[in-house]
Amino acid sequence: MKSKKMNLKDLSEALGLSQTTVSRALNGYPEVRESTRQKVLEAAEAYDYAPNTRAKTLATGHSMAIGHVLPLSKKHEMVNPIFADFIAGAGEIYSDNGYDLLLSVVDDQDEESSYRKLVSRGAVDGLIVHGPKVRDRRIALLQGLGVPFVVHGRSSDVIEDYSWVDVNNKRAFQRATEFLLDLGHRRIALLNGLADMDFATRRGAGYKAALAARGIQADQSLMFHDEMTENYGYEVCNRSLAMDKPPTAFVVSSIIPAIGVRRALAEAGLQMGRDVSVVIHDDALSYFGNVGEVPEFTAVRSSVREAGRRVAQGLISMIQTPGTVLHQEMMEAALTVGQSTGQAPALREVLERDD
Amino acid sequence: MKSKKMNLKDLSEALGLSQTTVSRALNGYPEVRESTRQKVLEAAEAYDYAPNTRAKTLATGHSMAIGHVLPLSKKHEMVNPIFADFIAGAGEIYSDNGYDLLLSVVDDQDEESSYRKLVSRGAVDGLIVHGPKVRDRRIALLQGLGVPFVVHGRSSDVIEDYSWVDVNNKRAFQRATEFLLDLGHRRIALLNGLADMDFATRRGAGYKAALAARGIQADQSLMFHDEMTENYGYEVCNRSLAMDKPPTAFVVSSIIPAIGVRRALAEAGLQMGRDVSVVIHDDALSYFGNVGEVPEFTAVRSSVREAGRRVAQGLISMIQTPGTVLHQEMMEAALTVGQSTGQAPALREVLERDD
DNA sequence: GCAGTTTACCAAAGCGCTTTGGATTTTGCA
DNA sequence: TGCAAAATCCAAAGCGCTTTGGTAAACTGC
Repeated sequence: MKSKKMNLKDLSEALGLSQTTVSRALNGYPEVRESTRQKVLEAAEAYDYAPNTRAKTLATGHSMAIGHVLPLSKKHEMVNPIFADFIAGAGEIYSDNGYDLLLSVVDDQDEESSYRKLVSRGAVDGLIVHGPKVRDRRIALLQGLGVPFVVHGRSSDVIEDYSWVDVNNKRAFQRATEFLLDLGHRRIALLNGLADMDFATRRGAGYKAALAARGIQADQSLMFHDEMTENYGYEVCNRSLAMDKPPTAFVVSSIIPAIGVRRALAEAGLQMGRDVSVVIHDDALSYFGNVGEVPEFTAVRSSVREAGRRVAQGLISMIQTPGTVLHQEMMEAALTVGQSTGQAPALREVLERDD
Repeated sequence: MKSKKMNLKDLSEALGLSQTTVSRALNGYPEVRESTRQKVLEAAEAYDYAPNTRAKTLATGHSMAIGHVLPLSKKHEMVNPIFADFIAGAGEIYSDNGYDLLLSVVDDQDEESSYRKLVSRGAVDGLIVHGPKVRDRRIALLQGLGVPFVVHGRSSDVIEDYSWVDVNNKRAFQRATEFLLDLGHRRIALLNGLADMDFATRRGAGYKAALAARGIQADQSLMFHDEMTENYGYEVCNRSLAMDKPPTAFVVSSIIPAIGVRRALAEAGLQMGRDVSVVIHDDALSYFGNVGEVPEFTAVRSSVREAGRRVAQGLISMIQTPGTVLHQEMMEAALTVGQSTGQAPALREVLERDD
């Protein structure tokens, strides 16, 4: 093992150079001879030296860290399953650019003060806002704090102009619903996320727009809002099937509740894709590969990992570009046809009668 | 908005006190009058002052951050679904104790150098090791670096004594297997994790031990290793059912592949719990609540979120206790009977004949 | 062979905090 | 009332780095 932990002073003394020169050699400044730089780099390698992050960030004024706040409510207790994939995507970009990822897990009541503290402590150079709600107050807060930030998603009814990366949720759900309508479905249930989440609003709007375009009035009893657990899908599906006029199709906001829907259908002896159709929004979670030539679920698909990458990239360029440029990026979701959809039973009957 | 960002100097000048006194007042030292402390705290609140983290950590020598390294291989590309819940648990503890969580997403080839750099950069006071493999080299590495760390899991064939928090995987899988044997199952498949993961080895050992105790030779063709995706469960189940003598039961290492198993069984027209039995290891993921009086799956259950809490707590006490105490903690998994298990078909036949 | 550049290096200030070692004031008690 | 002890407060050094404002040596071109 190499003796004890080295600092710049030790290293420069060992090399017989000044701290200035060593620092410059390591940071790639031009005013140092190439042969000297080589020597410095070799010595740094040999002594396993890396500049102390805390000292470096103090001296430069940049923390070289991006903050993510993960709020956990005591009630719901749920960790959003897309979080890990998103973080993985963002983290790749951070690594490539020399940024650290600072994750703050807080009680959701303390979320605002948590952002505030992160900034006044100077712990981060920028922030990511997860899961924006309608009229999300965090946007005004962060803008007031004057810290660069990018929202994963958008927030309706917010006047300020801010940076975001979002999926075109409205369009995706409109297409998903249209697709089912084209197959003859008329009673289509929507299993949405929590009602105060902004993405849920947009998805609901897309769903309603598709129905309206065919002159169909959205049925409130077919629109559900909750946290997207497997059990949510299971229970809502069971309840729906018990209705006088059960839906023939489901649009489901995530693959997780869709799995619950599949479970409920199977228990009811119904075949997905034949008796009941299901279209999901697929975040392309790494452990639920809804892939293949004909994937299990018909889906509007958009990789949340890719979203993480883009959010991170957007934030970093905002931080590094002095002029305050906004980064706004819309991702479109691809509609892929899988096994979970088919003609509405009623329509099929009609068509079969013609045969 | 309160003017510009304050520092200790500004605050102390505004108060007409020295930086020393203000610092002491904020940090709860006794050598400051109580009335003075109140004034300082109020002013800090009013000016929205929080000591600069980077300066503070530089001065104290403690980074007040814990490092987590999330390796992502280009091949697998999978983010372990338990990661988010684990992080959430650990994060709670960090927040309570004033630590930040530093997450480093790295290509798995760079993992070791990533640990090394995190330490030599002085970016963290301690580290968590995720997903230990058999003979995991990271343990010796971190021990060599002399940094406090706790492993989530253990690593076999490692000589060094190190800190860990683990589930009694062997016992859990032994019990799961015994439970199935008691129900008359004799051909029991094991859907394990990747073969080089230490937990997989232990789970395999528990499974084999249970079989051996009944004089049954483990059948290699019934033991599977892979990343625990939904699709893995689906495909292995399909393959198993196509065997000459298909298994009557499955022990599955996670709820995710178990969902794939369920899918395959449903497609084959088999009823889980009657035709085929399934016991899972349930990490108690927040979005897959395998709960209720009679949960969907019979399971050996152990909350990974709780594991996160304990790992974090263990590491923090190691850091704060000068004497190098090891933190070793074993968690037992509870066996809960759900709907996914029942008597082996053969046994049931015999018993029904007796009626 | 010399003034003017360039090149290659360095000493020291400063980032914002904690903490050591004193200085000054209050208090306690004979 | 007087004096040691306790209670408060402060100036300045340092944490390990970057960066400003140099200086000395090596090149230019004429």
